[in-house]
Amino acid sequence: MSKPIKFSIKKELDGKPGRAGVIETPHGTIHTPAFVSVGTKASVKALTPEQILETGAEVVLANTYHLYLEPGDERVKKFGGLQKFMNWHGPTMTDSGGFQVFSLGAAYGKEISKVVSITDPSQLLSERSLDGEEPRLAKIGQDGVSFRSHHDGTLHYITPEKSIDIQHNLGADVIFAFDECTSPTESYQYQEEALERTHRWAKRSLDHHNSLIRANGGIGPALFGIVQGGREEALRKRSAEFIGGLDFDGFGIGGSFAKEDMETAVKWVNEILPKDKPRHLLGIGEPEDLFMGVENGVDLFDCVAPTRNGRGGTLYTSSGKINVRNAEYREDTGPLDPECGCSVCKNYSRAYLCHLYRAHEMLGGTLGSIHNLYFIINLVKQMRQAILDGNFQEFKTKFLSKYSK
RNA sequence: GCGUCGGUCGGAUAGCGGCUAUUCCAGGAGACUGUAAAUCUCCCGCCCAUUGGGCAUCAGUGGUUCGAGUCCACUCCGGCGCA
Repeated sequence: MSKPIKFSIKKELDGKPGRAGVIETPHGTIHTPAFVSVGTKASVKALTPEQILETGAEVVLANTYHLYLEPGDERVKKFGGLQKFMNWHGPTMTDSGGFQVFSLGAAYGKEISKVVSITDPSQLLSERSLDGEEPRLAKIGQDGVSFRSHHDGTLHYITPEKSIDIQHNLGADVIFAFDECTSPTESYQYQEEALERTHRWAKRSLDHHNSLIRANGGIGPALFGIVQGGREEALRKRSAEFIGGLDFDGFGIGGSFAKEDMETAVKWVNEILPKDKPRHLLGIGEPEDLFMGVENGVDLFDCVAPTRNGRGGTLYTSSGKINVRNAEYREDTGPLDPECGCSVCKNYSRAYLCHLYRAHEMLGGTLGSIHNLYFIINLVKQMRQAILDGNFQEFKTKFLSKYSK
């Protein structure tokens, strides 16, 4: 059975786990470390595939849960798979729906998200048994997770096998095992329970994946297993040992983090995961976090931040994020970021962008997304180049001193 | 001139006797990290303050009432109709 993807390391950082490499997929090459743009419903919101390409993106990640509901994975398969369906010719990935166990479950209707800032220690106590919660749209059972569709209320049961079936139908180059992303507010006991479940699901995902590949004459996508374990060192390490010991093609590092826990978790995990397989830090993408990840041996990132921020007018610049809707930019005829080489910075003024958002013109979201994606993708590319050139630390210091002044 | 309907925070509105005057837009700011997201939150009469507090306010002036944006009278302004 030939490997669906091939990962090779080109250069490593001195004394740190960071590395620059290449992932070859049937639909093209990904130069790592790389930022993966998120196109949940087979669309990077507000952008055409031509515009996605213009941002320098090499790979797009779509979502199992969303595409299963609409238009349906069987239908996508009938259309020739994700790439053909959305007219994106480069590499693709699909997330397993595991994150929706969290975002539609424990995090539903709460102020908890992918990265939380915990200011009150009482927030770390489990909220599991509290009454008066909004009813969750996802409930975790023994065998899988029941989801109530957020748009028509219909009930769906997703098991690891079901998630893998859906992802094989969607036809991405890289798919993920079905996992449970836990909230950092859960107790140790719950984290451990959830982790054991994620491990069982990982094994089932892998077994089912392999049987589908065998049934298909040895051809199929690459499968990444996902490490969980919350903020606990023992659990993170146990998870890295267990998941890293299974025959996955690469690994995802998952979880909802308190900001200060992210770095330690990544370090614990990457010390253990096999060096010769790619590692994907799921859902992370702010500049500071990208430096942290790259330095600590992460090869792939995906994040909604550039596109979500871009649609709202929060735009990245070399001297920090700005909200270009604000009154101070109304008459600012300068470029968004004079140091940025994207088409938006070359052709449009801050005043024009400000106007577009205020006027609720769709073009605002499009231009903002093009710029933000370019900015983040290009930032990671520069990190890669800095690793190859042997000046990663200098680049990091220089960038961050201006960016987070 | 007569009749009639109306004048509510920058605009548009709700409120038709009961204590904090509604909502939308505009305006000001903030948030967003495997997308329930072209979204969401807060502020938006004035003055202090750290939580909070004080004072105003529904065109104007009187009145009825325990209590009035709301009822009555007159005045001013506007729309419409009739002369």
